[in-house]
Amino acid sequence: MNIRDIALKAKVSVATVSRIMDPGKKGLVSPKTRAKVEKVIQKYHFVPNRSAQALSKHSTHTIGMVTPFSPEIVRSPYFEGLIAGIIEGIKPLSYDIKWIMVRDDEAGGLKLNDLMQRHAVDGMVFLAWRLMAELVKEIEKRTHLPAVLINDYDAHIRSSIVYCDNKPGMKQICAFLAAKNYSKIGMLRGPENVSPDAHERYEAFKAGLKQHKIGFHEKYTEKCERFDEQSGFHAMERWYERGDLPQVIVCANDDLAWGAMRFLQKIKVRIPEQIGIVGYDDAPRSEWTHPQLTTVRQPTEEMGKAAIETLIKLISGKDRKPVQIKFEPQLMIRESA
Amino acid sequence: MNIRDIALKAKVSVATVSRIMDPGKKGLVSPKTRAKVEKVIQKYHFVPNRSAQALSKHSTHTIGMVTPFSPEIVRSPYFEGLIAGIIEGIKPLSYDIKWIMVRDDEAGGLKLNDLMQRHAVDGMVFLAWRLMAELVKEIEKRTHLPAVLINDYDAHIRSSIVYCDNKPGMKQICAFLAAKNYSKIGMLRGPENVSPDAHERYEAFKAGLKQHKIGFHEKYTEKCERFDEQSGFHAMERWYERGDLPQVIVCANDDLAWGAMRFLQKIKVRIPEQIGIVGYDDAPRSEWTHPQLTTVRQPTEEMGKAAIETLIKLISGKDRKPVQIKFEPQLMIRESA
DNA sequence: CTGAAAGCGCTTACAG
DNA sequence: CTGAAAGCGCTTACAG
Repeated sequence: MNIRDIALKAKVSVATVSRIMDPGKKGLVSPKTRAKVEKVIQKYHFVPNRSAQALSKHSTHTIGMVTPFSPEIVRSPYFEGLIAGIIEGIKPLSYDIKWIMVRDDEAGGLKLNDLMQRHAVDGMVFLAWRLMAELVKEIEKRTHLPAVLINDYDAHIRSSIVYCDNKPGMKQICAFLAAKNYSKIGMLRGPENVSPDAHERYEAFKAGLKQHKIGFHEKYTEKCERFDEQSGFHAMERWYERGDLPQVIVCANDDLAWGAMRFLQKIKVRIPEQIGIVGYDDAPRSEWTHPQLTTVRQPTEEMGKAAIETLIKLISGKDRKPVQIKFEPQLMIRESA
Repeated sequence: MNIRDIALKAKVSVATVSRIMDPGKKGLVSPKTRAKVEKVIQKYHFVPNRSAQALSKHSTHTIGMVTPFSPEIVRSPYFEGLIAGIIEGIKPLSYDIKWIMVRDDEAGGLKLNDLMQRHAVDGMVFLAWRLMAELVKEIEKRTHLPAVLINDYDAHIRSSIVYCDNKPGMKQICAFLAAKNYSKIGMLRGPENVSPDAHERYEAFKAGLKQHKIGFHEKYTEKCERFDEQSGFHAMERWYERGDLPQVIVCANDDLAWGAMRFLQKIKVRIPEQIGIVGYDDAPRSEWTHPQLTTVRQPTEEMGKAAIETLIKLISGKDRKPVQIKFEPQLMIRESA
């Protein structure tokens, strides 16, 4: 059953049927004709072929959600929030969403434009895009492409991006810890070489201590290879073995904090009595750990939603220039420090 | 840049270019011609237009992951596992995956076939499909459609489905509790009217008690409206107020167990000393709650993967008849009982 | 092994 | 307000 069959049954031209199917062409068909044709459409449950529409309209009405190709993505509470926001944002639109997963080995050779063509999408949101930096680098050169990044902002980025500012978050943490009279404050650092967020949080941490006249010592610091729980666990283990433990440890994200807590609990160190722990992200699990994690909330849902809205504007041509949207983080005081 | 441009530059026909782009047509073009054309393809970074391909091949090479339209979906650890498995399963194939979210209000009127057309997919996996029962009912009548359900199996289902058998799981729980000499065993029940899984777990619970000659009392039972944490919390609250608390509570899923634990902890009831708690699902968080949750593991990742593999076989016509795959659950003994 | 041509199912100027 | 026709960019019998 295609548009021609409907036209035949309704005794009109395909052009007329096409106009009736297009909600943007309300006034173009007489009510009488419309009624007649709609009856036929109903009767046969006619649904226009999307591929044909896409081919002739040069638009697929589909957007791509681009992530690294890894099942772990979906395991991360950080993405959970982002994706929930994306779903929320797509709701009022009638766009479809295609999940495009980019493998490490292909990220190098791909061009942004190819990716869009290959997967037939009108635009793309990038999650964890620093892991496919090769690919995304191009966004800088073709800022007119409908693509928006999420987080991992740095000052050089000129493309569209939605992110949460790290500085105020770390500032709030330091103020809070200073008020609690901690004097030996350490940090479990993230992968600063690959993640600007990790880098920025570290810098903001140092700045925060300084502001409150608390001494910074590199020995009260330990680096993690990645942003996951396991890295946190092992880093904490290394740190414990070499000694130099501070009174409280600010972790570059919640996953690291959980790993660290797990190690400390394993060796019977009490939190926060013996060592305080602070996280960053406010992933859902943070309310469930024991003790509950004091952390900084990034409004991931709002961010995901904003990313979609920005993207749609870019696609529809309402925004021609890149759009950058900054969100503010918020300290969530709970039990772990 | 389209196939005609490439043909022109390479001085061959579009048919030849098309054959070269199709990996399934290896031998059809002479190595010489192939080399010549591939050079041009490389040079211009030619990527064929997917919509055009879909239109002429009658296949989009895309599958739909159908879920209820709710951001909470992505918040559920149960889906986390399923989706991770789907990602894993899609990896070796080159299919794209489209996330199709069905709103409550549209689920009624939709036909399965419409859904496929409307979103331009070759097949569909259904998650939480009991929430769109109206829609999925049709699968029964058109078992030839490439669609596979996940979980919520019941004996009447004749369509393709991948599920985890509830009986052995509940059986293991009961045997374990009997061995621990619990005599007053209760259950926090799921929404049995809408979820066959909830229903089956309840029935298996009763059967399990009987097998171990432990008395069943309906008063040691409380029903939840939904399968989420909040329902568990409130049901536990109701239960507590009316009294009749058993020594240990088997919950219809982990989310309910978390809700129940949260309420009990709020009122300072110690787990498992005063009341034991058992969950069902082994969602990741179960290792993180305090105490860690004793629960039953459903191999969600394997299930998601199997669903995709089944679907692909259905699409390619390798399986003509519906395929039903059953997985076995496994008791995970931890601290909460 | 290669090419000319029809066809996939739509949309959209253009003419009336 | 309606229709005839060209065009979107591919694939695939068919013929050679």
